[in-house]
Amino acid sequence: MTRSRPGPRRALSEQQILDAAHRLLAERGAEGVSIRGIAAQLGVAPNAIYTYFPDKAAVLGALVDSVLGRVGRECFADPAEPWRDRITALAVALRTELLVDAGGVALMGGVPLNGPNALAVGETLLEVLAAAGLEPEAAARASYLLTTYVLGAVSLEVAELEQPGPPPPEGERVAARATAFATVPAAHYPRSAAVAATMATYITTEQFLWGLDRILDGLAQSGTGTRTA
Amino acid sequence: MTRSRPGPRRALSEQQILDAAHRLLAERGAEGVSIRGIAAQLGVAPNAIYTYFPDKAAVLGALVDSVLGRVGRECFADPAEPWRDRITALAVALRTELLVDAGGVALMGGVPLNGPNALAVGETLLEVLAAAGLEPEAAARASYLLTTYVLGAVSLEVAELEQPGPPPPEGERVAARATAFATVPAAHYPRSAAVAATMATYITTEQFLWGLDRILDGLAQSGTGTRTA
DNA sequence: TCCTTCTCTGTACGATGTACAGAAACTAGA
DNA sequence: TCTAGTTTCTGTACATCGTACAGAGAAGGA
Repeated sequence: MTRSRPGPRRALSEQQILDAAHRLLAERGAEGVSIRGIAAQLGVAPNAIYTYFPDKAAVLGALVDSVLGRVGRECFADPAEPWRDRITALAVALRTELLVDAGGVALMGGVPLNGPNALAVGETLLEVLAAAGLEPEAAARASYLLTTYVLGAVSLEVAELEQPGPPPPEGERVAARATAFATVPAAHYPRSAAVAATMATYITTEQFLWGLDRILDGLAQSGTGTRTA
Repeated sequence: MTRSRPGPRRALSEQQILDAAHRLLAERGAEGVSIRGIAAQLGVAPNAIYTYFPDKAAVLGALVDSVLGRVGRECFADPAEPWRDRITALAVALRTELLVDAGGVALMGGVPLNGPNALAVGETLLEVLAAAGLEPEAAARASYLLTTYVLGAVSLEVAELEQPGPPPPEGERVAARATAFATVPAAHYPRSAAVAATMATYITTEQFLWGLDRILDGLAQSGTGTRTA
């Protein structure tokens, strides 16, 4: 119950700023998210933003965390499902949201995933792993492994679409990668060139799922994990 | 044998520019790598750089690739060794070099890993996987999986050391993470808080190796891979 | 009413990437 | 040897960025 404080009423809110940042991100890509741009969208002087956030890094951090919040809210899968399915659902949702919504930002700014929503997602993950029968230590390590994989996948895909602007749909990305690989000199890199065509198609959700399955295989095999299904 | 061309002799070289960039990276961190900074180090006007590279992204790309070159040169492990050891050596070397040398740059700039040295490393990886008995398709997928993991690990660690400057040694990073985790509110995130102490220590080479082992387990188990050791 | 507190604006500084034009240096051909 | 052509670097300039500083104005508490 915060007492109403003196001074003029706030014309903005943290959420409005994040919404504007999000809009900018969708329209112009990660590079296009600037304090001045956000302020312009809100019809406000650039400095007004600094009333709500201490600096740009804070805005980006909150932006990424708000995206993670959406994932957390949508991914409370049924605890009755097999743990592999629950983890897969969480991982896919994370990748998708980060990729289309905040991928560039998450990495370009070196934004640490410290926010409350990031913690909540981590908590859910630990919960599922514990329910799968992993000891706390193994669960912690597994959670870090899975996080690493998701972030790496996002990071690789983001790094590949160099130009600014909104991220192209998956089909376009695959096509672009195929042509890029077609230029690999076979004389020097015979194996890379040989798998070029197939590799191009692997930069997709399907390859992500394949890798995830291998990781889950490894986790299930690692002793402390459950062995059923 | 390139014929000598007209015009004044070049005062610089691509390598000198990359060396200066590298020096700047080590001293001031990823944010400190600027065209103007590089030019200043070389005692040259900023625009002179544009004679050698079309834009900043090209400089960063070449910088990252040169770091990868060092990895490739140092990591032609003995083909007689077990494939797991060879892959582990390659992955560890990659992570180490990217982390201490070009981690921030590799991600902050969204630099695509397209350069010749990146291709060479990928080629080596495919070679080892083929030697391990994987079919070309499985090898391609496995190579992508491993790359993703390494990049994710680097990306996570880089994101955590927020401040600019040279990356602190691993011990300091672990300590910083321990204190950060100590502030996690146990009421809201019981599991995260419970594993805080141990998780802090996992952001290390050791956790990286643990995850890598799980992945290699999954690969070995996935049918097409070799089953021996 | 006055005083305090808060929010937003105007202005400004330093830094960045890089485009443009021009001067100087060098080679190749006459 | 002279000249024309080519290349390299410099000087200057512009747009953009994050953000620091001071101040105006609105709003509540006394």
